[in-house]
Amino acid sequence: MEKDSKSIKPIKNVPLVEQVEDHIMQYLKANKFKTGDALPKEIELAQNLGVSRNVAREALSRLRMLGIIESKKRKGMVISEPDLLSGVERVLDPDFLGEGTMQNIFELRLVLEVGMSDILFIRKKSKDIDILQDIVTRESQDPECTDDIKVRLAYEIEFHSHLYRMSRNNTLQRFQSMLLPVFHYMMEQEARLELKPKKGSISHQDLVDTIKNGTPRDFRENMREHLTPHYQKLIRQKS
Amino acid sequence: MEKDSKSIKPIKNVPLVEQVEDHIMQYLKANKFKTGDALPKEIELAQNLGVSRNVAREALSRLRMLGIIESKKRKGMVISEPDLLSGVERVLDPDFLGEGTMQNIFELRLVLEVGMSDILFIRKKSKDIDILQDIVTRESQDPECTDDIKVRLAYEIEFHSHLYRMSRNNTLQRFQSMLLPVFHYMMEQEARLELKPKKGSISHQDLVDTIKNGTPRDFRENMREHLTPHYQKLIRQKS
DNA sequence: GGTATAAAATATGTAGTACATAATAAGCGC
DNA sequence: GCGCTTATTATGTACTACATATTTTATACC
Repeated sequence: MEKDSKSIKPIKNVPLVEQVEDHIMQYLKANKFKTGDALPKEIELAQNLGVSRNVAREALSRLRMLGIIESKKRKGMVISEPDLLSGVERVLDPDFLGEGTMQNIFELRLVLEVGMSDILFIRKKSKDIDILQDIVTRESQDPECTDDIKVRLAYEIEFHSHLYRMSRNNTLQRFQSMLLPVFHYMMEQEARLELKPKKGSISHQDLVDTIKNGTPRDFRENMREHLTPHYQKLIRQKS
Repeated sequence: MEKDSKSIKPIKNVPLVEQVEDHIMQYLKANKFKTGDALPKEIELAQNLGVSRNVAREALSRLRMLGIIESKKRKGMVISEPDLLSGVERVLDPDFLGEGTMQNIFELRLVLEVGMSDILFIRKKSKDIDILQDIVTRESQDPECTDDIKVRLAYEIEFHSHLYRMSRNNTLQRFQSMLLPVFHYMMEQEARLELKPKKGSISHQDLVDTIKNGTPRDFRENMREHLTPHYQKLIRQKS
């Protein structure tokens, strides 16, 4: 049952930590570890893998960051239940993402918001619509909104953020919160290029009305229309 | 390290590695490190942070996993350009994701495929359509396709995978490849519950025709229709 | 003087030891 | 049995030493 890690595999091109990391994952999967199960102590892991405790700890630290394992002082380590993005969002920062990735993420946002229409209609509650309406009302009554681009951006983000929240999909929400800074950056860049508000023909108020009385299909197409300025940017880039 | 009894450190329940990790990130951001810039040697980092080299290395190892830094033997460490999901996909495995997260991911897939229509139309090339057509043709001529659910699933995945590839959005593609195992799992589960193929009224061939001759809007709505069986599952779950 | 080769220097990679910390279990006086 | 102290145990942190790879410098030789 226990595997023999003595077998030679001196493929040293990949860092040892990475190998250990993979080995541990493989070990966990092979033995069908489930949430709550206790892992061997790191000393044993290290010895069985033929590496120093230091290296084993580095690998385990990575798994810990990803939320795959948790460790307590005397109890040892147990399998945990991460959600997709836990651990990553803390560290992943737009400052370190390349231009291309930023672009990808921006597109991803467009895809998500157009695509999530049905989910929104399945999960929407009357309170959500009230909240959206409140945002839109405040936005329309705010005198700064036409002047200060920052203010306008804030409303924009607040509105769209609540849409993600309405999805009741935690992964989706966290993803959006990760993307927010990137979104910010791209929007500001766009805004700098073309000073005109350049709003689509569909306003936030229209979107609220649609989600209130319309169909998922209506909302999807209206959202697409609302995002038209951004899409046009993509089309321009193509050529 | 000597302990300072005069200052009552507020709750230290955050592991040191995590603190160091955050500190390093903060340091990099504050000093506006750009891709290719060299980091201080880990000894210095450790000393400046007042921690052992070991801890510093663990933190750096995490950043390395995320693709934020790279290190070479004598040259030291330099800032690298990660894309959103690098490093994560290697380790994150559906075996360790909770039922709820799996559900979230499955929904995410529905959202993405409905939402990516416009991107597809912007980026599509005639060769892509040929490829899709080829898949569909093979699928329709395969006698096993009606019997073996595995075979049908393979075609399903092949077809939808190419859609992601057509987006030419690397982040999106890698995301999909991450999601693939989950997708597999959920599909099999669905298939087990209801033995009937339960296909939507829109076939893969219809989708190909639409992407060839239709509009983004058409494709969007057809894809939505194609995915109807899955959406109905969501609606059932709501009640 | 120029090229080739050897040696030194340097930062990361790996190993090993020692001790601190926290949480649990065991022991013990009563 | 209760309440206390004391061991025990696995993770957390620190420190040291050496390996490895790569650049720089030095040296030898023609």
